[in-house]
Amino acid sequence: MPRQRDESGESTHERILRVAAEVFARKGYHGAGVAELGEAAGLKRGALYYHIGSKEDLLYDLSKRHVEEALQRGRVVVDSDLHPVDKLRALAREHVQTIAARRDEVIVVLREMHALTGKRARQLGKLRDEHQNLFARVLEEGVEQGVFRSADHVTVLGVLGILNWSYVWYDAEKGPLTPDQVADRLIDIVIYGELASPRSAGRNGRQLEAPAPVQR
Amino acid sequence: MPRQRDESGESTHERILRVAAEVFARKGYHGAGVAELGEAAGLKRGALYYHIGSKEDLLYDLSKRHVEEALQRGRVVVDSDLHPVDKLRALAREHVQTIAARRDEVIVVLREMHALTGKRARQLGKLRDEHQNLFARVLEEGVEQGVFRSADHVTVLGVLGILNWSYVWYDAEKGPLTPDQVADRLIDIVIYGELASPRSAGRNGRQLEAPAPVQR
DNA sequence: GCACTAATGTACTGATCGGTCAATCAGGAG
DNA sequence: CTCCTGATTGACCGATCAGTACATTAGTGC
Repeated sequence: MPRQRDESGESTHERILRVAAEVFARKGYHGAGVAELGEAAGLKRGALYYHIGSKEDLLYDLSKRHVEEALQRGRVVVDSDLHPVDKLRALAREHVQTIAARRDEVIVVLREMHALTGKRARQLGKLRDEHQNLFARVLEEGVEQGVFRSADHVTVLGVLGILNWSYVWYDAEKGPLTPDQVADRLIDIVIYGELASPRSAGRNGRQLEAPAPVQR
Repeated sequence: MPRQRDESGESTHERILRVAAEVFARKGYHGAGVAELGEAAGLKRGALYYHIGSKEDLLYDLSKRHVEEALQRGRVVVDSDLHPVDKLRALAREHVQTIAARRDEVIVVLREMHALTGKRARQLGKLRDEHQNLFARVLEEGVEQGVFRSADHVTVLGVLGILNWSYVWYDAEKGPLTPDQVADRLIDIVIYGELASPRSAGRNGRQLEAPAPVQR
């Protein structure tokens, strides 16, 4: 095996996955042709198929690797002994950092997930659920310690949603905010809410107290 | 013009838009062929092209109509004289109701937006921005009246994100929660935060007060 | 030089892509 | 009946689709 890796130490397969993320993010899975994927990697179709099994393999391998790595980083945070508030913040920072640093992959995972079929779709769905459970566990810990109000399904998906949605609008290279600043701002909303202090905001006898905790 | 409309009063063009939303939502814009779109509407390719200009026209018309209608419903809420908290809640309910009732269209608008090209993409982007501004205006009103803490860009997109993300997971026919219940739960997070009362949660001298308001 | 293998390009498959076209059909108006 | 118009069909366009087969190149160990 002569030159499996180029001067930067990246194998052809790794290069293909990297450029495929960019192409899939820009044109969509079905919108990108195999010839286009090869061209982006500097290969003709025939050579490309020497390195990959199929176009769907590309999408699956790319997505699986991304989610597994995010899962691994998230587990380190969840397994730490931080205070629930700090743990939620750390997990959110990790999440937005990933979105900022590997936006192409995030776009593909979140937007083209449904292009996977059969067993592949199920396996990636399981990985995605595991990652979602990281947030559920942090919230549950908080509820047990009397720090958070609720950890029900909708709350977990709400937290995940407010963070995930940043993949649509956050461009780390354009915006003035760092990933950590964005994560902090979003998680502040979730933790403290947008309501100003009842002292200054209450008027007309309006009820501005927080609602009762939600049942799990 | 004999039978432009069938017995239910739906024109062929309207029927095409309706079934196209379902097909695009299931297979994606690039993943669905025009033959498949026609078949879903009970037409051959040739007949389909008698009613539409192009495949992209279909996506554009479908998306434009959806966003314009959502925009119109949202404006009614924003132009009302509700208290900012109630107005935000009403806007959120309207939003989740739309997601629940016309999920196919929402999926297409949010997921296949990027398949539009040129002027079409720009025009729809403008409409989307107008809809986003509804949330910005409600938050700004709240800040002016001392009710909300901030109305900066990230806050607006955070609120929009926590609501929008429900299009990924909320199935009105499966879940036990009504759209209004989901919207209320999500908007409670935004308004009050997930932090339990500082009285019961504070410990070790931990700072559990809300952070300072964010600058616009 | 020789043999081996990783890697690549070229050429091909059958199918489908979005879109167009002329011919035709169905039904109401005169 | 004739004429008109809305609606539909099926054939056809060139291009591209994902995937395969095979010969060729390039580099290594001997």
